[in-house]
Amino acid sequence: MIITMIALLKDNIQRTIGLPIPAGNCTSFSDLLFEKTFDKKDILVEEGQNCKHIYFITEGSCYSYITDDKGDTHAIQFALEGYWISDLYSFFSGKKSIYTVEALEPTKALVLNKESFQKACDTMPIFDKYFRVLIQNAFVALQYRLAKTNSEDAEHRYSEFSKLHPDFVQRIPQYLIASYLGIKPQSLSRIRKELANKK
Amino acid sequence: MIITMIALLKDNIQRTIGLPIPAGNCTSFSDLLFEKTFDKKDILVEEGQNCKHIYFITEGSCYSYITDDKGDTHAIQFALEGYWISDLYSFFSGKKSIYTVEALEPTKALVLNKESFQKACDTMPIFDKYFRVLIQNAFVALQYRLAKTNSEDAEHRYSEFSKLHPDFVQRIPQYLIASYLGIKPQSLSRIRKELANKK
DNA sequence: CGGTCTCTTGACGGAGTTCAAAGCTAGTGG
DNA sequence: CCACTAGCTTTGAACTCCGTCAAGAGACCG
Repeated sequence: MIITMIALLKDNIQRTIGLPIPAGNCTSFSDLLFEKTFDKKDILVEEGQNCKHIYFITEGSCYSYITDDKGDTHAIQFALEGYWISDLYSFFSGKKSIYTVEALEPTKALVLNKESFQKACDTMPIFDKYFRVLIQNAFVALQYRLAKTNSEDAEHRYSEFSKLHPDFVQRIPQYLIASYLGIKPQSLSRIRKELANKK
Repeated sequence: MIITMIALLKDNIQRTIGLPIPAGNCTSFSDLLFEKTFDKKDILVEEGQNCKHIYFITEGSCYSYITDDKGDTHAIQFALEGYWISDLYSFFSGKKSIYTVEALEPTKALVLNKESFQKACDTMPIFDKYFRVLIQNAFVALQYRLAKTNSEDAEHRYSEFSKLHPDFVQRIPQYLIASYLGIKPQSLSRIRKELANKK
């Protein structure tokens, strides 16, 4: 089982950095990573705890959210198969998590702890590069998302989101997509109705 | 002149990664970087062009913005002395810039082009690490900023901003701070009035 | 000074929220 | 296999925060 999961990760590495993985690097993964299974609603990262792992989703889906003073939650990131998810703030800084990561479906993930992450970066230059590119891409995408949040209305943001992530729209409940877009479920419902009428 | 500018960068590197710079690494910087001076309103990065440089501000200040369909601009990032600024989307991907970077004051910057950036990363492990940490921190901060944008009203966002960046509030025009926070100058003016009354 | 850019203030309008209720759907247990 | 429940989505009506339009005050620079 874990073999096919690692194959998915390797495939992801190759496509991300655009280079085949040298043969020598292949074996070491199974020593550094372990496999974990979650039920729907299981918590992968808990707010207030130190987050010591990052998760590569191989089956199912998860999302991260922040909880505000009123107790309301706000979706930050979704992760389907082939995505990494965690609280990188806590993971990198060693401070308490400010986000929660929760499974949306029965989920399988490859888990990498801090030490293994460090070791993977130190011993496999390809992995080091892979992770750097991932963060760079994530930063660039996030900056763009924020730019759009500040410059476009909810209808445009949803249109762009559903064009960019049709798979998310299919699998993720609408009230979470609303939260991700910074609006209420009622508003998204009306927006969808509006868009359906236009066509 | 460039000596003291590089000293500022070195100081920044040390504080970022929390390690002193090995003596051997010090000399190579002057070969890779060059100094450039900008007047107020000069353009460092132009939307639609390929962005081939990143800028380390040593004097003055700059900001980046995006221009929407209506021609309105939206501030993305501010950079005072000791900050890097550029269009990293364009710089990393090689595609046309989607942001503009403009000087807010007479500004001096150290300029690093793509080749020199690559060379700096390849030959100076300390610089490689420095830049990785910078991007990680930037990602984490941006994710938090977006979370706050989606969960708090304009008044709270401005309060937090002015607490976190009192230097920005002092030196950057109010209408740009409003834009950065995703609101109109008129609204920020009213918010400031409101906050002043509360005290 | 005179012009342009920035900030403030007022009145009105609109996108999205809140509150409430009803319909829908999927999962659970009898 | 159907019935029941809990959670999700939809819809309506009133409200609120922020945007828009407009005008004036203040600041900065040639």
